[in-house]
Amino acid sequence: MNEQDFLASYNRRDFLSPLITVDAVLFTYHEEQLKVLLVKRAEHPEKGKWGLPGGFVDEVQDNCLEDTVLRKLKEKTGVIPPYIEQLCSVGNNQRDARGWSVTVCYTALIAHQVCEAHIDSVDSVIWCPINEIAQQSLAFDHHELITQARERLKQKSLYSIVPGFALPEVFTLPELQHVHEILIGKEIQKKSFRRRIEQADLLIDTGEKRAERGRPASLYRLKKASADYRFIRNLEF
Amino acid sequence: MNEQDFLASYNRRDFLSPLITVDAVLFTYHEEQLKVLLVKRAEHPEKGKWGLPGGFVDEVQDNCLEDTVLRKLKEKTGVIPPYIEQLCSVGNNQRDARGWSVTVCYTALIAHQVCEAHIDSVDSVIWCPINEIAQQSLAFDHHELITQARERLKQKSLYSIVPGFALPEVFTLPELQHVHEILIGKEIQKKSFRRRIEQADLLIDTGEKRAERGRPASLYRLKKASADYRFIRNLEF
DNA sequence: CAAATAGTGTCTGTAAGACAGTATTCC
DNA sequence: GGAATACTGTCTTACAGACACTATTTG
Repeated sequence: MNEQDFLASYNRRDFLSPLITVDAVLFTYHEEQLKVLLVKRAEHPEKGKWGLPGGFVDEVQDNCLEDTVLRKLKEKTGVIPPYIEQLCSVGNNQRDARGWSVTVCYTALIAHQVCEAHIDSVDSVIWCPINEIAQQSLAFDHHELITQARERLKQKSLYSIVPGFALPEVFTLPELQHVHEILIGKEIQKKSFRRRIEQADLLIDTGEKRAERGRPASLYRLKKASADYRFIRNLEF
Repeated sequence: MNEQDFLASYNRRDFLSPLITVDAVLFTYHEEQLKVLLVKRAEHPEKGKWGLPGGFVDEVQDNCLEDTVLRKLKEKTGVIPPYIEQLCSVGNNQRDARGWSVTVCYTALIAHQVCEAHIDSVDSVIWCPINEIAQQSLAFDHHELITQARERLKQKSLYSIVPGFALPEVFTLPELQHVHEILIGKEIQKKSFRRRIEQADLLIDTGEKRAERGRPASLYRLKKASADYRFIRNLEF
């Protein structure tokens, strides 16, 4: 049999394949906290529980896995996040009552402001502070996925400024530093932090300043390249 | 409908799900080169081409995705590699002629010696030098997977000694350095390399030495913890 | 002895840690 | 002026790069 005949006679429905879904751990920074997007499950299984946004590949709409996860996130937040990265895939026979199932999980970051209006108008979507996640009962193995995503983001905060994508488009250096501090779980010397960022030339100074209390802080914007920049020397933790 | 009824009436065969496979990029170091394990495809599609070892989840035998990939690697090499790590998942409608397909790809490392006998007795399995991969025609998107795996391993060589798992159980420091140099694509100062490894306390000195030409080199073994150790400061590249 | 390879001593350069100091706002 | 916050100066420390030097083997 040649390949053409093989393909003509091949029918995917003849084979039992694991379920495959896509999930996202979407982080934002708001009210001085890291928060994760949770969605109330409208359908079985785990109906009524909170869980990560995600779902099945739509073979017509989606050209690749990232299309699927971005489509799902857009449905929930109204917008496409500016940073997304594949985290890992988890597949086994226990995680879903329907049987052997695989999820491809992504980590994404977004500014709270840009999806605020949309999320407030949808009562099945919330931003859950990362510190309160542990008390939540979540669907499937979504606790573990969030833990892994957070751990990866912590690592990134040691050698990149990727966490900046969780901030509003325009932000101050102390805000950026604070996101990193939350992730690392300890304070960073502000001098060290500023030096790194200045030398790497990762931010655009808007020229504006913003004051809440005390001296006003300069406002910055992330350069495009900042998603990919890696410091050769890590912060300690 | 409650969850129990839902599950009782649920049948995975009612839904069309993407094909899902698992692949591995298995590296070793031999004859002063990095090599990748390739397998000649015995079945359609892409029958007769070389490709990465991998295949479908066996829902009975495999408890998780890693079980699947380790089972496949064991079939091809006769042994379980001492280092394995999930690389990424790739899913789209173009990579496999059978339709929308997802692969979960792993990077693994093994000592050449431990699978030598087994592989030499199987004519459909070869170690292909990494420099000759580009000239090979490979199945599916396996070229890209190998490129990504190599890139990841290069990054690891800057801040870990994970590449050491591609060496024999007992090896010399110049050998370990050479693997890193191949991956990074440039020479490393031997003083720097030795200092890092000594300070991190990652190796066990066997007390033995081995000479080929010149002064004999001390022989070392990797400590268990060396798979997870990360230097806080990277080598330059 | 020379050639070859393993391994060390030591200087320089760079960037992070520590922390005290100054600057700019509001009241 | 004082409180609060932003930002800087500068010393110390850790560690990678560079490279010349010594050590141990074979022939």
